[in-house]
Amino acid sequence: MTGTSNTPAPVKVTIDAWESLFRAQVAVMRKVSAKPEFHKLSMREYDVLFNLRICPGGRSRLVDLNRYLLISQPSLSRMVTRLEDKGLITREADPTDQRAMQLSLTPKGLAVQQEIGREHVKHIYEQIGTALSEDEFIQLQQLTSKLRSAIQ
Amino acid sequence: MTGTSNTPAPVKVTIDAWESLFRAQVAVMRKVSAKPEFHKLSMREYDVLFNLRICPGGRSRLVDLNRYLLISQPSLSRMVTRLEDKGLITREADPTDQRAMQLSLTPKGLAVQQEIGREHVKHIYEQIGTALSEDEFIQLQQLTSKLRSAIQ
DNA sequence: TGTTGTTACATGCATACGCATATAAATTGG
DNA sequence: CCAATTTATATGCGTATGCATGTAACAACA
Repeated sequence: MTGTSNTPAPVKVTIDAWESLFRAQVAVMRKVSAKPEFHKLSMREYDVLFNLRICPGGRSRLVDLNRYLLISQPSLSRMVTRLEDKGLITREADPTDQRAMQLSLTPKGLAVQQEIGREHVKHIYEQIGTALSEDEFIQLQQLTSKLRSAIQ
Repeated sequence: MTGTSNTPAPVKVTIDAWESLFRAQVAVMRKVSAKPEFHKLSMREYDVLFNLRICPGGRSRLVDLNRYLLISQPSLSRMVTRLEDKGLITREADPTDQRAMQLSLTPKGLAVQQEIGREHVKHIYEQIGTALSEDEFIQLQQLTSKLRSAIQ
């Protein structure tokens, strides 16, 4: 049982862990961003398709989707226009809120996400699959999940 | 002793850990990127100052610095011009290689990095300081260090 | 030593980005 | 039920970005 911390961890230990996590992420992404699956779609665009796919019901409002992304709301708005023009997602009015747009993947968008996703998974696995043992990956998953769920 | 894995971890366990790490990073960065310390300098620009500060000797060639960043070489080249114009870094010819530019922080650049860094550390700590126990942060640091060192 | 290839950095160009703001719909408070 | 506020998305505008390519210096090798 990984008990919730009662006394907060010291600043140094916390920041060292954060910087290490951040640098690991950069190192992996640097490698993977050069792979051919990101020639048709940028990583940011793929991330939008990915998040749309895993969101409950496969639909999301623009603002809700934006919460899982680092780009600004206006940038996402225009990216959605581009992805719509490419036939990958649809943008339809939300019946319960006339301001909102419900975004969802088209069949083509789902296919593209899955195709890129397969390649991406392959390349991530090539990069880090032997870096840690199975138990260590499970630990890493648990620690980062716990970290994430503590945000806000 | 955290033994180096002899048999690679299964794909699912590896990818689950990676996605969890990635999402945790996004969640933290989303919160922190809105903080006022990034009004004077963007996060990407701060990251350049940070990496210049911690690199051995406080000097680095542009290409070497670029290895620790997600932006492209041309983008870094222009960002360096802007940071030079702001008086934060210097760009001088490498005596051992006429093609290369040695980058280093000016005293002002160091001061700006440290000032932003202090605020940044404070806000990261506010976001995640109580998310994990001290032991868990140490584990997280060790796992992500190991992950990073395995890239390549 | 000259040719061929590679490496380091810079630049032209089209595009994506963020910030500020506009618009329009929902919510809140009197 | 109307005015003020908040929320959801879009757009104008200046700037940063990536890709392709240019230039110049180094390296390798005949």
